[in-house]
Amino acid sequence: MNVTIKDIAKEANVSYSTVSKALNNSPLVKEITKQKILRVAKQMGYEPNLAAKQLVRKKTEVIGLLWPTIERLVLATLVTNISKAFETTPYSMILSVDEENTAMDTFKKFQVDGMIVFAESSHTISQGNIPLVAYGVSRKTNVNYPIIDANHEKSMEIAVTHLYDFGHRDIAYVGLLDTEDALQIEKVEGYQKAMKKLKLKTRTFDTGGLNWFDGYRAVDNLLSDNKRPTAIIGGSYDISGGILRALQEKNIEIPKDISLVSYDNIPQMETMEVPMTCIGVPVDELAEEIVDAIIERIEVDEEIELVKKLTPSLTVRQSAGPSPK
Amino acid sequence: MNVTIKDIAKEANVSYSTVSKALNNSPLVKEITKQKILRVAKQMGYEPNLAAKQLVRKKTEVIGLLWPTIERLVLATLVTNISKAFETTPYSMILSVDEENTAMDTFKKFQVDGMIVFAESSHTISQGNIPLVAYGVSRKTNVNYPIIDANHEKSMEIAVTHLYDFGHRDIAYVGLLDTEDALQIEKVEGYQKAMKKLKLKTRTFDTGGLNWFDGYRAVDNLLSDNKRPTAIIGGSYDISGGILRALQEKNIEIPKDISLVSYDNIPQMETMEVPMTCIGVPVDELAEEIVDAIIERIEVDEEIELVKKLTPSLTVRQSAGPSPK
DNA sequence: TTGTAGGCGTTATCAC
DNA sequence: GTGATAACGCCTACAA
Repeated sequence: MNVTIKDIAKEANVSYSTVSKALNNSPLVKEITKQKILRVAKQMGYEPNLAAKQLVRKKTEVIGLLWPTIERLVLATLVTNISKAFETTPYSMILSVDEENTAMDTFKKFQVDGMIVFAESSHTISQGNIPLVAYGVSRKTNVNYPIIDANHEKSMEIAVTHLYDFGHRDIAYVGLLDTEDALQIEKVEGYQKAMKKLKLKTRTFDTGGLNWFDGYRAVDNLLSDNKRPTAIIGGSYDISGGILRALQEKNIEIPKDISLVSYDNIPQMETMEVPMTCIGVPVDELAEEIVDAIIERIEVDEEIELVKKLTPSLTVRQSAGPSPK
Repeated sequence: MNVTIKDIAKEANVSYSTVSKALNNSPLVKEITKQKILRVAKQMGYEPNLAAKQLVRKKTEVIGLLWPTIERLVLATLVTNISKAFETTPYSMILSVDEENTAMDTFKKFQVDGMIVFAESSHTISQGNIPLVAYGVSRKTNVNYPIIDANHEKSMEIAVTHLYDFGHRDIAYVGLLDTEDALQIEKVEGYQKAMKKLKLKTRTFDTGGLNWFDGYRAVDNLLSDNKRPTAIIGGSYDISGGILRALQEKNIEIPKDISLVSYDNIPQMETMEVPMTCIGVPVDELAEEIVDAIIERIEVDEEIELVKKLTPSLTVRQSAGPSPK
């Protein structure tokens, strides 16, 4: 049997409502009694009973994160960061890897106060008026929940400019081109727009996929072109990893021979074969924003802005440098 | 406000304790009233309040799965399968991707009835007498919780024999050799033992890692050897994927020129470039065993066997066939 | 400043 | 068979 506030009350010679107040840091209890109660509670190893609290409070302080597709490292990193971001809040997070409707049922059963989903899966979701926040590309217009997005156009502009300032004029983009995936499309288009602004000729190489090997293989095409670009923007962490490896194997030095900037701003970029200069919303920041958004959605009554485009930032490392020649 | 059993009682003209009984399928209530109550409940959209139930039952029927390192696909598949396996039980699963102690705190807060952890992380866990089941290599002896393991030695024996029966005599093992990782070690040793039994000479190639690329690269060494093996056993899903790709690129046909059998028995093996013959405990079976184990641990009083070695099975596909020559 | 009492939605133990 | 009623552990008016 666990220790309850009644046990503490007995031990501390107060009523259990006083204990309750003290434990909730109410100002209605004298500092000295509060201290005493807190001490006794800790000493007895008191752990509050969530169920009981929930029953009266009508709130669980639990957020459900729906994550049906465990795959890419970047997403995994984001999930981990979101989880971490919750630690500084009163909320806890539970994670479901189930198919959407199953997950929803679980979350309903747990009576979560809110949910986080990824935009791709959000349209199928019949949110039984549970507060919801989505992360991903915000193209749908008929939604009534906030979407946290990143400004991909801005990302590419920053990346291109960074390379431009290093003297690069021949900057290629290597990523997944032939796709319906809104995120990928936004990235290429952002690249093209940025290049146009600087009056540079675009060169894109299709990886045909998002895996490490797709980047690895794309380098062959890129090098068999008559003129080798002086800089490459890789479309994602995995792709850039493949590009980097392929270049290394061909004894092309980074950044001496070719500069490389990757999309995705995650800590793992630091520990790549060559520490990678990268662009994107830092994953910890992203996580923070998502967590803030759902909590705000839950706690604030007034409508909050529905689409929030986060500003990316450039993390400079060693993979990009002055243009050769 | 949600509908409660009292609302149902009023609507159905019975007392709420009768409703409770009917909802719990108690034999103490007449069939006809039960039907009526059930109908009314559904019609009113009744959803039981977990917190209230928990409060009196002292059981949450929730299992926590601790999964601190989101990375390899095989593990992700296992987690997904475990999650699915719980669907047929009264239990729900919550997943934590936090660092161990943080996760433990969360689980304690939720008052989970039991926990599942992976063996590597289990030693740091101070299980506050919460029932626990670990999955992984069972080398530690001083544990007091069940460990679900797979018989890796048996796996390798089956794989080698399968190839032997196809006429192969020169069978190489490609995997991570130079490591402290018990699982990897058991696999190579199993291979060596099986080869010895058949009086075949062993050939091992170290991948130096567990990633796709490590397998890809290992093929170079393997082929630069003067005599090419007629069959390869790949140490894991990722490694075998790399091996397969590398062989394809060298126009070596599978299984005509070289046979390939992979460790890890997950459905994804089916959809590889060449459908992969593989060996290991099928992941759905594994998940089932883990789920059964934790539930048994929770519900059964008597001590259950501490280490359970699961029997692997061979899934025959197209990547392995008769030996050339 | 502290204590009393009622209630949150269920289950379970009794009477009827 | 069915219906009161007392828990479960906690919060929160309201009373003292």
